[in-house]
Amino acid sequence: MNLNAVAKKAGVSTATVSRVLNDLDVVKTSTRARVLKAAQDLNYHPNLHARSLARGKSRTLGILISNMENPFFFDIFRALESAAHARGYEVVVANTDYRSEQLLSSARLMIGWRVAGLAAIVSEMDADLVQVLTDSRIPIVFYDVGTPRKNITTVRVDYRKGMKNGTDGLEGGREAARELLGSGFHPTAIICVNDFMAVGVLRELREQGIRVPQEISVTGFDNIKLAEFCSPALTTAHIPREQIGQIIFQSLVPDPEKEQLTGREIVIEPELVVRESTGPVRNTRAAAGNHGKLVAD
Amino acid sequence: MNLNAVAKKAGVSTATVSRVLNDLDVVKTSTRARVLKAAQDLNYHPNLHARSLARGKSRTLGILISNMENPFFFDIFRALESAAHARGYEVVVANTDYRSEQLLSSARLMIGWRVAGLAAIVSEMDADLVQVLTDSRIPIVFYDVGTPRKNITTVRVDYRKGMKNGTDGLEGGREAARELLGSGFHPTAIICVNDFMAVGVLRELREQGIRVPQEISVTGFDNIKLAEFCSPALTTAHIPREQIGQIIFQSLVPDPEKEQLTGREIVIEPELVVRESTGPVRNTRAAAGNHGKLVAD
DNA sequence: TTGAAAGCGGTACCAG
DNA sequence: CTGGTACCGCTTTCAA
Repeated sequence: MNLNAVAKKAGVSTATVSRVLNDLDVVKTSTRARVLKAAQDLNYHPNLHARSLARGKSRTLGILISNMENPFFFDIFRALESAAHARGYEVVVANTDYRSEQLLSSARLMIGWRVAGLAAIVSEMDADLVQVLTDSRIPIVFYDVGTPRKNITTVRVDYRKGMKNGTDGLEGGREAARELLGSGFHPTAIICVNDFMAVGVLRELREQGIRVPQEISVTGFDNIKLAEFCSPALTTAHIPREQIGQIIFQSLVPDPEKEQLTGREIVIEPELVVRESTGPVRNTRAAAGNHGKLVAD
Repeated sequence: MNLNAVAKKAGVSTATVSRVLNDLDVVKTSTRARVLKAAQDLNYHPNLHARSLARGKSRTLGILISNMENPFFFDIFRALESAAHARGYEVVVANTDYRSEQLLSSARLMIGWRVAGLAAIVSEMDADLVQVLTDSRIPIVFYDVGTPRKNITTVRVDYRKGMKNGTDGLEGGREAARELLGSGFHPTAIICVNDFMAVGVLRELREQGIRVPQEISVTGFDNIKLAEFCSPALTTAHIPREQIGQIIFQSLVPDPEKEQLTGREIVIEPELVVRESTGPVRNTRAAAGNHGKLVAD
C-alpha cells in the first residue's frame, strides 16, 4: 500500500496526496476530502522510511539508558519524551543493560536511523563510543559523564565529586555509620550520597539508640519514594528529573527563542527537601530551595 | 556521507560497496579491504531508512508496553529483546503510559516503520486499535487481551478468571483477610491473585496471631522479588517471563523448524514455587512444577 | 490548484 | 568478481 495506490484511487497525482497528508493547505477542499477518503479506505499508512529519506532530516530523538528499571532514569526518559512530543518529535529508547557492546551497537543503530539528536544516560562510556558519537556530527547529550565539544552537551548534577565513589547501598550505609560512630568521632550530621545509604544509616542509628535528628542529622540524595515514607522521613536533595528532560531536549533541538545550551556543560543544582531527619535549618536560602536552578557557564 | 562517497574513495561501484557491507562473500579480499578502509576513514554509517526501503522488509520488531516501570512487563520486554537479538532482529519499544491515544499513535508509528511484527503488552485496548492492527497485516501478539485472528496471536496466563477482578493491592488483601476471618469461616488456605495481596494477607494474619502455614496456608501470584524476602517467604505461582518473551518472538517471526504459533491462543501455565507460607504439599506433580508448560490448542 | 519528474541512499538483478 | 541501473515510497521544485 503506497502513495501511488491512494493517488490512483482518488484520481490525482502522488504529489497532491503528499500535500494533503502533510497538511499543505493549497489543496482544494473537495480534492482533499477525496484523497482522505481514499487513504482511509485503503487503510494507508505512510512509509516513514521513505519519508525520512526524502526529507533528509528526521524528527526522531534517540535515548540510550543503562537501566530502564531504575525509576530515576525512567523519569528522565519520560520527561524527555513529553518535551519532545510537545514539539512534534518522537523518541526511541534503547536499554543498554550496562553492557558496553550493547551501548555501542545501539548507538550505531541510532546513527543509522539518522536521529536528530541523541541522549546518553549511561555510566558505561568508553573512548570508542565517544569517538563515534563525536564524529557523527549528531547533537549529543551526556548525563554525568564526558566533556563538552562542538556537538556534545553535558549535563551533570552538582554534588561533591569525592562522595561519588564511596561506600554504597543500604548495607554499606549502615556499616559506614557503625564505623564512624565506633571511631569515637561524634558528628552532628551525616550527609549521604544517595537515599539508599541514608536509610541504612538511619537504621543503624536507631539500633544504637541515637535519636535523629536531635543528636545527629541525616540527609540523602535523589529523593526516591522510600525517602518520603521511611522513619524519620528523610531530608534529601531532590534532583529535578523533569527539568533534566527538558534541558536535554533543549540541547538537542535548540529553540532560537531560548537560551542556547548546545555544546556547553549544564550543571543541575539539586533542591533541598527538608523532612524530619534534620534539625532546624539556619540557612534559609537553601531551605527555601531554589527549584533546580540552572547554572550554565 | 553515503554509499557513493565510499565507492568513490575506494575506486569501486556502489554495488560493490553494498556487497562488502552486507558480507556477500563474492568480493575479492583486496577490494573488500579497500572498501572497508574507505568506509572507516569516512566514518560511514549506512542509512537504515534507505536500506529498509530498498529491501522492502525489516528486521525490526515493535513492542508496546503500558508501563515500563513495572518489572513484570520489563522482564518480558527484555526476554523478547534477547530472543530477537539472537536471531538478528532489533526491537523498538514504546511506553504508552496507560493512555489509549498514546497507544494508538505509537501503534501507527510502528506501522509506519513497517516493523516485521508487533507485540502489545497493554491493558488499555480499544476496538479502533484492534481494527487498525488487524488491517495492517503485520504479525501481532497481544498479551492477556483480544482474540486470535489470521495475523493475531494471543498469549494469556492460565489463572481463574473470577479472581482477576477482585479486591487488589496490599491493603485490599489485608482487609479481605480480616473480613474472611471475621465471618467465622476458617479456611485452611488463602489463594491470592497476586503477591501484593498475599503480603497484605500475611500481615493481617500475623496481627491476629494466626500462624502461617501451621493454621492457614497462603499463596500469591507473579513471584515478585518481595515474595522471596517477606516473612514467611511466600509460596506463589511463578509466571515465566523469559518463556513468554520467547513465545512472542516465535509467534512474530515463525521458525520453519519449530512449532507454528501464529494466529493461535497460547496459554501459559504458571509454575508453583513452594516456600514457607504453605504446609507440606500432597500433590507431588504440582510441587515438582512443570516449568511453565506450554499449552497450545 | 495540480502534475511531472528529479532526487533521497540503498539493494539486487542482469551483463560482462 | 564487478559495474550499470532499475526500482523502493515519498517530498519537493518547476511548470502549467
